[in-house]
Amino acid sequence: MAKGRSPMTDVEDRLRKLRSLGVHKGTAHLKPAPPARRRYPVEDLVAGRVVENEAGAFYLVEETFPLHHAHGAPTLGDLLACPCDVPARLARDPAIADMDYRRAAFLDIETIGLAGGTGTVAFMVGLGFYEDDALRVEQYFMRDFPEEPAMLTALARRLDEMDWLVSFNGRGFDLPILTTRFIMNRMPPRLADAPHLDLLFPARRLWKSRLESCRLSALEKAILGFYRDQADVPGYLVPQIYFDYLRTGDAREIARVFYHNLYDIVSLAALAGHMCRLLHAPDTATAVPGEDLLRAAALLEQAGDAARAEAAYRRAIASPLSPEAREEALHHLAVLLKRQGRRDEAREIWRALAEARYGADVAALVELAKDCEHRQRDYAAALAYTEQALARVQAWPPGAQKTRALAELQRRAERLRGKALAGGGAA
DNA sequence: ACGTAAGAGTGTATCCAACG
DNA sequence: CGTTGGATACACTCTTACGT
Repeated sequence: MAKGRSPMTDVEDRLRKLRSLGVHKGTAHLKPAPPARRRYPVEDLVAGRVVENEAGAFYLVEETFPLHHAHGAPTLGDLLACPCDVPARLARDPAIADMDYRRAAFLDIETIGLAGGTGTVAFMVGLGFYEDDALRVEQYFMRDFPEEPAMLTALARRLDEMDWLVSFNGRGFDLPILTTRFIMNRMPPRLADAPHLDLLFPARRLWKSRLESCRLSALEKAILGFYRDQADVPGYLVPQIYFDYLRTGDAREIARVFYHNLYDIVSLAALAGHMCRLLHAPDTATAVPGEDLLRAAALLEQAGDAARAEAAYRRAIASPLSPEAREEALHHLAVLLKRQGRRDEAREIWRALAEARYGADVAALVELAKDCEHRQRDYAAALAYTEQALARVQAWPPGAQKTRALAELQRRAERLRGKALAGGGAA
């Protein structure tokens, strides 16, 4: 602190500056302009009702969509037609296989910012759930900060009826924020440790390879074929819209946030349906690109669902596919078959891959060499495959990969030459 | 019976995207 | 701003099967 000046002088200086800015009037000058508040209250712009409970009041908006409602290509009933082990594979959480779709909470919140942690408040919570052959969406909205306890109280009551969650990036965003809001309001958090199907991660695995972006808005268009109307707002505008609404009381833009949040929930259900259908019954989904089938197969394979993975690989191979993608599908199918001990079927695929004109499939040649060496003890044939592979790798562009592959193949060739000479010779 | 090596499966570190 | 987990690359361990 400056010499010769008391702390109080310092404070008084600052107060004087603030007074000159009009801050001494408290927040009065920030109060909503009365005319706007009268003309555009949220209650007049978004059909809903004020709900009162022991913690106060908040605004609740409800909407219902029948199961046959089409959201782009999928309908909202698609998900219910899949057995629950499919979302369990998607989420890599076996617990979901025992869950009930009627007790799944589709969750999406709107907040005052992106910074996670304690400072971020969810001013709107969208919650979807299946009920009576419909998808019901409830939107919990606080018209001002003091309404948060009432909003969370009602929300908690509803969440207590739910067993598991479906979200888009909710694991890293929506759920932690909601959990801290409950804690800040001295309420027990809900569903914090519940099984959670976060669609972002399986979506990346399915579409990262062919889509620029895997944001929900991008998937809506590219995968679901759903296009939002003019009422929608981009997510990055949401915090500013809420602050402006708090300041002016003008809820016209808030109406668009309701629309945005509502269709985020509907997209969540539709996307979950599409993804599960893609894994469970790819034949029934319309116009699924071969590449999606290939990625679905790979996902199923990693999830340990060999039967569905095989079906998906075969379906991918039967669809229009780039030569590279077809090669990948065939190779993975062969590995899958080999792992199941179906070596004859696997060998046929590797032969086809090795002979394909476009094929530079070194992996297939290596597999054939392994098969000859270990299964059939035909060292000469194994050596021949290895040398073919060597020739193909020679044509690769220089680099660490090439060096490594060459080294490995040469080791293999050396070993095989030894074995062949040692008398285990070729037929 | 033993040592060796291939193959399969795991673990670690790093990078990146998506959420309003 | 923070949190999450998938992808990637790489090293490592464990199992298996073979040759001696």
